[in-house]
Amino acid sequence: MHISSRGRYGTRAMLALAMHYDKGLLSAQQIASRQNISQRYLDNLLKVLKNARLVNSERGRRGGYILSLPPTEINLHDVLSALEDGLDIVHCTKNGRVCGRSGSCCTQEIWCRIRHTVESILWQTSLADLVARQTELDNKIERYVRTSRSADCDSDNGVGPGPGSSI
Amino acid sequence: MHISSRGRYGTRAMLALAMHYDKGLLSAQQIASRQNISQRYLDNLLKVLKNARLVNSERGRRGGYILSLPPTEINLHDVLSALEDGLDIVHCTKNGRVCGRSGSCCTQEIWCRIRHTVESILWQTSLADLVARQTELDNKIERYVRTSRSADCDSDNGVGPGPGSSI
DNA sequence: GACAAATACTATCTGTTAACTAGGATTTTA
DNA sequence: TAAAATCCTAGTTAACAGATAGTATTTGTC
Repeated sequence: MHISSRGRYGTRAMLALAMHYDKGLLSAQQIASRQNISQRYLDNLLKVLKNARLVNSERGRRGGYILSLPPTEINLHDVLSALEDGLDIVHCTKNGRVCGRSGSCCTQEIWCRIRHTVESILWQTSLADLVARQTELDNKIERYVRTSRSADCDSDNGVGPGPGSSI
Repeated sequence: MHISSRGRYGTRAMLALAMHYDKGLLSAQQIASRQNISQRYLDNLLKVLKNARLVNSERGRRGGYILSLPPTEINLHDVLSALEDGLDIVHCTKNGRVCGRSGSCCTQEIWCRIRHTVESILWQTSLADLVARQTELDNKIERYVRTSRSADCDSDNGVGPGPGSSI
């Protein structure tokens, strides 16, 4: 059980777009370099996000991407369910299959409870929330730029992905 | 993002063992037939659960498996982290890799929050809780055996897996 | 002691998916 | 017209989930 790097990269891309929202278009190249994502790979993600109508794009020179709605109006559930094709945490409805055990098996209830809990966190978190938090973090880093930094939780390989890497 | 069938099958196996706890050993065959799991596959899971010291086994005729602790003393986090090799929901620490972005990226905080929330549900749910709930469900079904049943959430294919099936 | 029933062990297979890559076509601006 | 961007359709590779196979070993019962 994990959150795919596809989802994580896509979320970071959306964060970059959210932080740039009032400054207009942002090119895929800029997103990729800001977030350390292979641009080729990012292309695919942006395409998916565009099909899900979460971003708009303009082609040609000076083109780029922009959120289709203000950051307050897009939440992480929107983003992840677009990228992860349904976010089916329980992984049983994928082909419309329903268990004969439905309603008679208590383990199911737990999976559903987990699903609902995760989904509610995602629903409740908007891109604007992320922007606010990121701004806060950036300021903090600027203030304490010379002190050692550590995090209480693990994360992506920030260097990557780059060619050949697989997180 | 989903809960693997490995985790779900293993949990169901543990539930079966928990329901049988005071009656002694339960053979893999019996677990498989009670929970509709391919016995060969179940073998592997039970081996993992045994290595994690969650179950004890006795070989030979009349052998079988039994929980190593009472159902109140085993929670779902124990079970799933044994089966899913660490339960690393964020999927970044797998090879000890830590992101250069740690502490400077707000999306991380969300993944961590989700992780902690899920883990706390799992910690808080013991096998004894599942047994109690399952008993309740069984009684309910017995009472309303003629009425149609429906569930509010989806689940496994109860027929399977069986040979050739892949959920 | 033979047999049956059970776990234990090691290995293999197969299909799917995640993650990433490639090469170009098209559009627009400078 | 050239550069910079998106758009499109694939292809590749490695890992993994899920399942299977065969056999060795242990133990109870007749």
